[in-house]
Amino acid sequence: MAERGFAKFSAREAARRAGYSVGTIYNVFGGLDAYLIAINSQTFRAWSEGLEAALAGSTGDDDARIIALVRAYFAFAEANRNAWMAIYDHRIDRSQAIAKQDEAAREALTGIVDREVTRWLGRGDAADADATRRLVRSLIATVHGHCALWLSGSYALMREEDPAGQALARVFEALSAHRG
Amino acid sequence: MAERGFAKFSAREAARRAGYSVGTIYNVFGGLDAYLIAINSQTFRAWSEGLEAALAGSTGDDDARIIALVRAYFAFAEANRNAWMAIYDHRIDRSQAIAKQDEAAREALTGIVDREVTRWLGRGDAADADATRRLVRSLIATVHGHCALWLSGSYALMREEDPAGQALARVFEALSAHRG
DNA sequence: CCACACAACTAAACAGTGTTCAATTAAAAA
DNA sequence: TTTTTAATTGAACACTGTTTAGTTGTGTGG
Repeated sequence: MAERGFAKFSAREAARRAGYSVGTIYNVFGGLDAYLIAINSQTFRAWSEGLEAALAGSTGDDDARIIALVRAYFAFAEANRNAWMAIYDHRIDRSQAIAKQDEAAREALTGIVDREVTRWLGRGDAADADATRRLVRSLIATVHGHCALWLSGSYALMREEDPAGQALARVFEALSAHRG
Repeated sequence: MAERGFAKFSAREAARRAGYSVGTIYNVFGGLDAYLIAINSQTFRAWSEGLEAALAGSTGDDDARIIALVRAYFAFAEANRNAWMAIYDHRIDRSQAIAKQDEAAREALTGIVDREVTRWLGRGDAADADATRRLVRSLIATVHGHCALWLSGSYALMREEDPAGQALARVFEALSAHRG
C-alpha cells in the first residue's frame, strides 16, 4: 500500500509478496474490506505514535505544543503519502461494523487532539466539555482539509509553500476565539 | 458515477449504457483518466452553478452571502454525494496536462470564493491581494475538510449534526481576524 | 453514380482483478 | 497410529482496463 497507493493496490499481489495465496487473505481477514481496514489501522497507529513523539519532544509553551502537533500531522502525511491517503481512499461500508481494535486505533488520534486542545484552552469546565468536543472535531477537519488538498494537489493550492502554516493560522484563530 | 460511486464505477458499463462499445471511450477521450476528468469537470460546473444560484437568491448583508455560499457548498455535496466524492477520489497524474476547458471548470469554483471573500473583506488593496488569495485557498481547505469528513463518515464526526455550521464558525473566525 | 478516403465504431484478445469454494496439506488430539 | 481440526491452495467465475485489427457508415471528388 505504501509503495503502490490505494488505486494500484492489489490484494492478490500483497498475498503473493507475503508468500501466500489469495484465498488466505479471505480466510484470515474475512474479506477485502476487513483487510484494508487492518492495513489502515496500522497506519493510524504509526501516525498516533508520530504525533506523541513530536509532543514529547516539545519543550516550549502551550502554543508550541499545538504547533508541534499540527506540524507532525503534516510531516507524517507527507512522509507516508500513499498510506495516509489510503485511509481516506477506502470508503467503509457503514453497514458492517469494524473490529474493536481498529476502532480504537482510529479514535486514539482524536484523543490526542482532544487532550492537547483541552490543555491549551486551560482547565475546561465540565459544562464546556461538549463545546470543546465539537471544536476538536472541527479543528481536525480544518487541518485535514489543508493536508488533503495539499497532498492531492487539488485546486491551485500548490502555489502555497506552507499549507501547514495556513492550517496553524486557522487553528489558532479558532482556539483564540474559544478561550476564556 | 452518480449512482454507483467512484469505486464501483466501470467505464465498460458506462459505455454499454450509452449504447457504445468500450473502445469508443478511448477513441473519444483518449484514455480513462481523461474520461474521468471530463465527468468530474461536469460535476464542477454543476457545483459552481449551484453556488451562484444560491448567491443570487441571497438578499441579506455580506455575512448572509458567506453563509449562503458555504451552505450551498454542503448542500451540493450532500445532494450529489457520489459525484462530489469522485472529484477527490480520482487522483490525477500530474505528469499529463488536463484540457483547458476542464482546468477552467475547476478554477471557476475558486474564483467564486475569491470574489465573495474579497467582497466581505471590503475593498481589498492591491497590496493585500496575495494575502487574500492565500486566505481564500485556506478557507476552501477548511470547508472542504469539514465536508469531506462529514460525507465519508470518518472520525466520530458523525455525532455532529451541523458540520456546515462548524465550518461557518471557523470561516467567520478567520475572516474576522483578517478584516481591516 | 461510383470509387475513394476518412471518421466512427466494434469485437476480440490480453493481462489483470476480487471472490468463492472444493480439495489438499500440515498440525494436533485421541 | 488414526482421526480430527486448522491452514492453505489453486482453479474457476465474472468482472475490469487497455490495445488493436477490422468493420461499418458517411461524405467528397471525379
